[in-house]
Amino acid sequence: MGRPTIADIARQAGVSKGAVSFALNGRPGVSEATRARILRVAEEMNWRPHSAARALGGARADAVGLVIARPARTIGVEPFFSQLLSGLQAVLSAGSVALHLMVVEDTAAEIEVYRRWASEHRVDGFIVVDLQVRDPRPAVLDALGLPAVVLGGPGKGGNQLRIWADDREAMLSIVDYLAAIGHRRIAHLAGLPHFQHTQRRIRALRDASRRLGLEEAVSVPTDFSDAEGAAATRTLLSRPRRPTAIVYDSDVMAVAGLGVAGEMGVSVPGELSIVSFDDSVLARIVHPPLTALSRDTFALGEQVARSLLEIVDEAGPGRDLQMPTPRLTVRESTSPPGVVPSASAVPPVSRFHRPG
Amino acid sequence: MGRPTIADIARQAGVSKGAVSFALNGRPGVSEATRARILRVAEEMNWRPHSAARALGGARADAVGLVIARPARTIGVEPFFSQLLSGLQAVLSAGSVALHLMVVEDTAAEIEVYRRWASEHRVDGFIVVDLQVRDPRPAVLDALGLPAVVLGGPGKGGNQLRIWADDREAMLSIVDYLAAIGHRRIAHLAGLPHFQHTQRRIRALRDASRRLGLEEAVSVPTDFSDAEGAAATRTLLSRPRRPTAIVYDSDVMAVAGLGVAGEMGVSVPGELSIVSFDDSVLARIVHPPLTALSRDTFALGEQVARSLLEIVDEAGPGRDLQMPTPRLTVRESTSPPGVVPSASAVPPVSRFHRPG
DNA sequence: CGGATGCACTAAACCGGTCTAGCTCTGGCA
DNA sequence: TGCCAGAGCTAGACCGGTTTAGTGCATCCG
Repeated sequence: MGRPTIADIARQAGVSKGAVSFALNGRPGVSEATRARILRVAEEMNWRPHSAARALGGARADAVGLVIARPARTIGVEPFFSQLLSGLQAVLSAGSVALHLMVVEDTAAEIEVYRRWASEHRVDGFIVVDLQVRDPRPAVLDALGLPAVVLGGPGKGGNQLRIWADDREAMLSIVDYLAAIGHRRIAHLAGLPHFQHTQRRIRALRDASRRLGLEEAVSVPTDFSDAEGAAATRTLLSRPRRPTAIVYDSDVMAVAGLGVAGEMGVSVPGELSIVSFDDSVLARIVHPPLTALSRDTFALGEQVARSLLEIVDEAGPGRDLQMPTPRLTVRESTSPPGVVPSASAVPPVSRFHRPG
Repeated sequence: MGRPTIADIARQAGVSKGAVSFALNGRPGVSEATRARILRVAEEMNWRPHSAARALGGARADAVGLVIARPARTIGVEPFFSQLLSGLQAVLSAGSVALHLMVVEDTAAEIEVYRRWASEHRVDGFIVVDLQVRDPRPAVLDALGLPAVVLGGPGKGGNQLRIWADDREAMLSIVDYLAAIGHRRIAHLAGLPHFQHTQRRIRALRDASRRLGLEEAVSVPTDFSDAEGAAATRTLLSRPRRPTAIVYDSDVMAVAGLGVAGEMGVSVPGELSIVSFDDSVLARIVHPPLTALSRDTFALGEQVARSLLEIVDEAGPGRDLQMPTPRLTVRESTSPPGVVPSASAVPPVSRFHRPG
């Protein structure tokens, strides 16, 4: 005989299928004595629910979906995703909810997967990442009627909830710090320009520069890859009046930039200060360790998962959420311009966070 | 009205449910004319199959499972997993097969998930990683009757298939290279000792050392973390007769070790050569770039996915597979001991692979 | 010309659960 | 004593597909 079904249990326990269903799902309709007996029989026969049969009746899929539209090869490079995944898993697995993951080529394919999984009842909700400037996806998910957590910026949506970090504040804190220790020419290696957070960071830098009266503050868009990060750094450092500080939108680019500086004989932080918008092992293990914005991506993943499970459960609109503004962790890749610090000296700017 | 069902299509097209099912699945039983009409109606009504209903009849789940038993927080750190995931996705998404991913605490929990997903018909097969010395998982999967691809070493199994890299050959090629350029004292920062591949690498180093008559060749087990990598490096470099070359089992540890060397004023590669057993952006972007074993983890992921889909389809035992032996990519972190090379000089050991 | 064959299609069972309508029995109360 | 409420349980419909047995009809063959 194959796997036991509730019919088998019913026969064994001498009751009807319905009674078994009631007992196994802890709902009224059977006496405590009968319930206990049914549970015992089910246990003995090692019964497990058949998720497909349950889903047919419209129950939960106990899974959520994450579709990422990027070339599969680049996913492995970006620590952000793996950390986000880690955080998601930490919460999801605690609730025995699985993650349906798929990597596709572009947004059109992504939407196609949304439709398919929705119609196939594969998932109870979605996580949307890489929010773009005019993004079609929230509307599609709204139409499909599936709850979703959208990562990347404020906005409206039916059964949706937004979670974002305050990129503007974060960028301002970086620029304020650099200006405070004397930098007047700052460059910014930005990410893909059609992402919303890239736009916000570029605008924040421009505004801060104007307010502080900086000599120069330029944003250079890239594709987030180490190759473009290195190339753009080389270009910037080759100019006659080169920037004294560069802010990188990702740690991978920052580390690549650090390598280029070394090659070109530009000392860090003596002649060039480097700040990464993303903190990870990467930023800590290179030499010198990088001053970086400590965004806890793992915690972000946890929060996203928690919020999604909430709106899936309640089927009511949850609360949009802004993650705490990340704090700048000052390490050894930044110093006042033109100063070669001694071994232990780090700029004493006490109002900024320092690692313990 | 909610989503259309085949009953709706049948009514609309004036045929029976059975005819619709035949038509939609491309099987004989309807004329070409009727089939075309049914397909047109289905298209018009935007019909999609309900996966749960299909699964009830015993069909495919069109998903495979990957359960990882490690602390969720560490997954994000290890480039290996994200690259493996990328490779898996590249193949799976081409076949419209989803990946069910779950991170759990330990092997016991992992086995529990196997049982649950198997009994719930959630997946068609599993991918098993981190094979251990006496690993209970292959036997469990065998008993569950689900096909699986086991990553990590040769072995037997019913509907299972093994894929592994030749760690022994790889380690030998590293040691041969180091010995050829004159190193006699080599240390090895190994990974977790209960993993099979760790054991194989340790044994290979010991054998090579004996064969080549090296003065010293020691393997130090670690937990793969950058912290332990750094600590162990510090210990090794503090010894009176320190090694002239260190082989790191992961790129994260190698980069951490590079940082420690810098801090302690030990020049790389002048006083210490560094080899990483794992290649990734990480190894390329630090300074100096690391000599590393180029294992194409992305390609490994692709192969695993391909093999799994094959045995799922055929339900017959596939062929075990050994991945091509990784080649050593010589970069600038290695040189003959005690030699400080000029800017462009790299040891001219032509029989080893050099990046283009 | 009669029977066998095969094609196109229908009706209904089936997968393994959930859920509702309804039945029986017991106890409480007027 | 008669009536009603409610607890405990059963029978069976139902979810949306797949699959099998069976039917009607045209065609082929001897």
